[in-house]
Amino acid sequence: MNSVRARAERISAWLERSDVDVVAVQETKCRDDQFPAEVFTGLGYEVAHHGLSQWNGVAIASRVGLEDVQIGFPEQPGWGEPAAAEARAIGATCGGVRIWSLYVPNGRDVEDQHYLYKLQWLDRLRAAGASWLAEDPGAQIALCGDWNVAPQDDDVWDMAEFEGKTHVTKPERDAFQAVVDTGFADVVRPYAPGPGTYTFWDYKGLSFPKRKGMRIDFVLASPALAARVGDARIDREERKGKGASDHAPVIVDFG
DNA sequence: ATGGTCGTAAAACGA
Repeated sequence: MNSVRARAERISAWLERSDVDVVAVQETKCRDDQFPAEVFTGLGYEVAHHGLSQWNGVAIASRVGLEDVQIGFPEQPGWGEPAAAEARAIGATCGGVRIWSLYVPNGRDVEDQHYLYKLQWLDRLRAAGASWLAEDPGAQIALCGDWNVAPQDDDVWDMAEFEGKTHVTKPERDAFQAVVDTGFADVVRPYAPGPGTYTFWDYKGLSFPKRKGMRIDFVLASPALAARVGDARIDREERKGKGASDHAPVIVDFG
């Protein structure tokens, strides 16, 4: 969302009209002591946030219960010197569904160490997901968030513009697909097919009005949860107007 | 035009 504090009023308005039970947000850009919980609690949501600095930051808000909050996933890789886990993952059980709010590292550049960090992060997430399903094949798990990967060519406005860039490389796409192959399905794409269907538009260069977007935000659902999906959509309208995030909300109806 | 737009935090840095 690129700052929860800068977008407090838009978030409130969106929650009021969207009528969602659970919301997973990424890039709150604040520490826990700076987090404006009242944006969510004021509308009847419980909320759990994990933020360590002005970077990253993830949260889950729910009005159907919020239990067993977990900061980070097992074996989540760290960043920096010395390597430390960043505020990129938070899990909670809401109405019987295990929700994960995930902010996959950007990768920055294919030559950057951050790119290797991104690939390792995705691989460790895959391993964690596989272990959860091995433990309980009937588990209802939703892996929600900014994956910073455009899995298909149609998920960017022009592949030629992404020559040699992150988000579309084979290793990134393979790492994303490995999570899918573990049993987590993209439950939105069937209801919001491409081409030209995106979840993110850069602030720079009037990319939104020019329809130069990327589909990089996904809800991946375990088999038991995917079976419940009745509808899904990308709320492109929320990208419009003053003070919009550069990402649009992705909404799934689990019946 | 080696930028372009944001947010954080107070100069760059990250996206």
